[in-house]
Amino acid sequence: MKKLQNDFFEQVYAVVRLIPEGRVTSYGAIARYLGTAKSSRMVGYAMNASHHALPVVPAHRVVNRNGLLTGKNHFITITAMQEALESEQIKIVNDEVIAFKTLFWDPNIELEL
DNA sequence: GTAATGACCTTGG
DNA sequence: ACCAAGGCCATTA
Repeated sequence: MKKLQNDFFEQVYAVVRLIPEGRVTSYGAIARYLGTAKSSRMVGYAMNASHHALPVVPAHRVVNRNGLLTGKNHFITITAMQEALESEQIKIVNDEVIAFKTLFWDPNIELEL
């Protein structure tokens, strides 16, 4: 343990923490930005470990490609994610981000290497 | 040690 | 356009 995945996790956390307030992104976008486009699943796993990660990672701003709050179940409470997003003026209906396409924040585009 | 699962995405039919 | 399968890699059983 304590290997490269730690760095990978840190990179994921770093990108997630860079997400502007009121914006959302997808696992694939982050994965692609890190160069691990095919390991998008690991990004989600990283999020799972983000709970004990410091500083606090705004995992609620990370949703799947569908804009669906797939990881709400993994939060402290299933409503925590939605409330957190709503707290940032992001409307959530049926566990889905409204205007997700508009609020979508792609590190590959916004950060643009 | 092997097998199955998972906060997903891309490609093929 | 919709449905099915594959891939990727770490964690858990």
